[in-house]
Amino acid sequence: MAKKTGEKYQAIIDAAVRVIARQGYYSAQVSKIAKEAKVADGTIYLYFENKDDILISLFNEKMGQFVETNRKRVSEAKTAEQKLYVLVHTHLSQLSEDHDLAKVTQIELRQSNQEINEGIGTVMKQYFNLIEEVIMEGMKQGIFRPDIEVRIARKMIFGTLDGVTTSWVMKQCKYELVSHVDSIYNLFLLGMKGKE
Amino acid sequence: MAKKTGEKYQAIIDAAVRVIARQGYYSAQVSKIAKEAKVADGTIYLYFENKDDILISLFNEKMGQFVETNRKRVSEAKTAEQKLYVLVHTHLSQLSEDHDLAKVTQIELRQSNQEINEGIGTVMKQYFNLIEEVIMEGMKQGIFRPDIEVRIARKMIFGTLDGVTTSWVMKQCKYELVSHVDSIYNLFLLGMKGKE
Amino acid sequence: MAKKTGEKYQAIIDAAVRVIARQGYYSAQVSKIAKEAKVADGTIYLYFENKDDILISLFNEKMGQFVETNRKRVSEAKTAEQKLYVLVHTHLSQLSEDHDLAKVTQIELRQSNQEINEGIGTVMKQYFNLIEEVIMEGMKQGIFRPDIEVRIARKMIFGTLDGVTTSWVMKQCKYELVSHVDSIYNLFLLGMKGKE
Amino acid sequence: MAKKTGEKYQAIIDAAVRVIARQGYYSAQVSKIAKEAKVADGTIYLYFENKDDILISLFNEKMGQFVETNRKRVSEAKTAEQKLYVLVHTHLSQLSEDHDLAKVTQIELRQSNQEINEGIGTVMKQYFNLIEEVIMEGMKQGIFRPDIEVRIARKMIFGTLDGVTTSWVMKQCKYELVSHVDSIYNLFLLGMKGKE
DNA sequence: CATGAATGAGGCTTCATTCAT
DNA sequence: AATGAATGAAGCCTCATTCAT
Repeated sequence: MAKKTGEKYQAIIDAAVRVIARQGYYSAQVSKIAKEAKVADGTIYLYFENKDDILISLFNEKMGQFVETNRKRVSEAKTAEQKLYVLVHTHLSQLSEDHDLAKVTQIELRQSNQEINEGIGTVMKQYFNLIEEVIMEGMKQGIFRPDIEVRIARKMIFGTLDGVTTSWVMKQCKYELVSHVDSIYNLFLLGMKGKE
Repeated sequence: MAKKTGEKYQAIIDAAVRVIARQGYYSAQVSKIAKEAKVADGTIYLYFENKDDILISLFNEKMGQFVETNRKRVSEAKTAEQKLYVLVHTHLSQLSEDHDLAKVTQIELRQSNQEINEGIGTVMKQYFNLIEEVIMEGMKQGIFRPDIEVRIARKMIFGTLDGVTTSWVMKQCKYELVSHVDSIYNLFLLGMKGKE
Repeated sequence: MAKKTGEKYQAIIDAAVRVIARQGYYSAQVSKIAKEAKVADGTIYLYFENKDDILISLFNEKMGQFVETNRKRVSEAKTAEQKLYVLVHTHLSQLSEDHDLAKVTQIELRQSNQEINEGIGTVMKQYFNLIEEVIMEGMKQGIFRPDIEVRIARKMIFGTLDGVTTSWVMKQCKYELVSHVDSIYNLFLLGMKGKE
Repeated sequence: MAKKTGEKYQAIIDAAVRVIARQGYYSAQVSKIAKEAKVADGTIYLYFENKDDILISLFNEKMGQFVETNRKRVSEAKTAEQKLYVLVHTHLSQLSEDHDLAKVTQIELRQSNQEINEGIGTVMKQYFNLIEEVIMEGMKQGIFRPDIEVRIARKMIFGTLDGVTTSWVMKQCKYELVSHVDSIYNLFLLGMKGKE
């Protein structure tokens, strides 16, 4: 019923990002998103099942792109070390470039309900897979320790990048997020490489 | 106006934890919490300003205790390495012991609004300070690298512990959370110790 | 959850009758009924599950009373002929006495949806039973023909009384409804008595 | 503006009968009727003023035909008794032959609003006239009692036939409707003929 | 004639909070 | 201090109708 393509589909998603970033998740009424997108309230429902569907679609569209970009850049790097560096850098630089989107994904969408959290699971799993692939490749190449628990290391990497970005957003994006790439990379690299 | 002590104050907070863990944040209406606590709806407002205040108080009471316990245990350890280990262990073991509370703090309260997120900031800062103190102590003792960026390392530590715990809760607390202490500790230790 | 007794319960039902009679089923918004009953919109939902429940309750309360009154009066009559007469008379005189209620039951509630039509089925069955009992008693007493098909005769009786009343309501209740009792009674009596 | 003829005009009416019979009055949106009729939503409005106009037209087309058929068959009978029999038989047999139409006229269209009820008045009056003509002819011929109140007897006849048909539809058209013709006819005949 | 994407008004219901008892 | 009945604001969504193509 809801056709998920077209100019207005994009306009509504982009409007939703702006409205949620500006007013917060709770004040992001459908009518406000419609107004921001310059369509009628009812038009929303030609493109989305319901309000949750807007948010899930928003997340999947934007994060899907985020994951895809990161996967592509990582694949262009050769060694696992380089891949790890690229992954950290791409994660932070992408979010740096769109403050509204960063605010929405780091803060506002976390306030969403169960339905939405389930709806965004698939994309997140893809990202988790990417991170785990890099770790496993490093282990195979003998660059990282053989006793690393892949899932734990992945949670460290994602948890750190996520926490760093959330802090940056909460501090109004005042400093350069990418300036921390090296520090973070070093923590990861040494943690996964290092011998006692 | 709201007196924040007494038997009923505690009863309401504990009821809120149970109701939110069982039914989720969105279904945790004030009337349900009142019923679970065996008080009248209106009684809630003799002890709390409003609904947000219940949630903020809940978080501060429980997390305040969590931070205090961790601070105390950490202070009992001698070296920074030991402190780091104790911190990781205490973080995970405490949350292991109360599934309801873990679910509420890791999942449900993340769905709360801006007000609440601000209200819980103070306690979180205290915890962040504790982590940073351990890091700085390790640097001062020459155990950790001198070029660590303390805030970044702290975000790594907290982000990892937080991510690990959230995963565990989302997997229905099926495995032993504390069994991952060593893996996590090693990642942190090597990351912060190791030389290039 | 919804408590179906009390002063306000009655006030809301009576307000609903007035609002529906005055404005029609489609314009009988919950907010209008609340206003007419001098309660807040939300109060409605302390006494009724939802809007349909108001209408079903209204019908069951009023028609339940209608059926009970008719059953009682009929039981006081001796012969089946007298019972039939009393039934016709009581049916018409009761509806004569409350124009608003007559309009609601004869016209407006017919416009209601499936849910409501199912909800009012039980009371209607009780009324149908009463009519059939009178017919069967007359057959047993040898007053009515032995070859009458009870269900058909009941549909004749109810259909006629219903049609007569509906016409009267649609003509703005301008004439005396009870003045037709004898004509109707004779049609029924002869139809059920007479021999070929 | 709306042209009430043509292939599509009929297609839309027939589609409306099917959709309403299948899905009920409330779920019979204009868009569904358009889809069933294989025309665009907007096309509906080239043939009908508005949604009510579809329903009124449907009723008038179908019931107009129903009345005409009945009038014609009745006119072919000689005595009033025969005419009455034919009327009862034709009423029931016609509705027997189109379950969808029967469901729509007996159940679904009763849920319609005031506008529609007024719109269908003219055809109904014609049918009422037909019934009354039969009664009056019987009286003139001395077959029926001279003291019959024509309008009351007409309401009995119509109310009975209507009630019988409605019951049949609500019982899923499981039994043979025309099998009741004789019973009903006898009730009418004796009621209108019989002497004390 | 025909299309179908777009419109936007309108109502039921929930639930945090109050206040008379 | 405690109660719980009453309040009323606020928002998602549907669907009849229009109009540019």
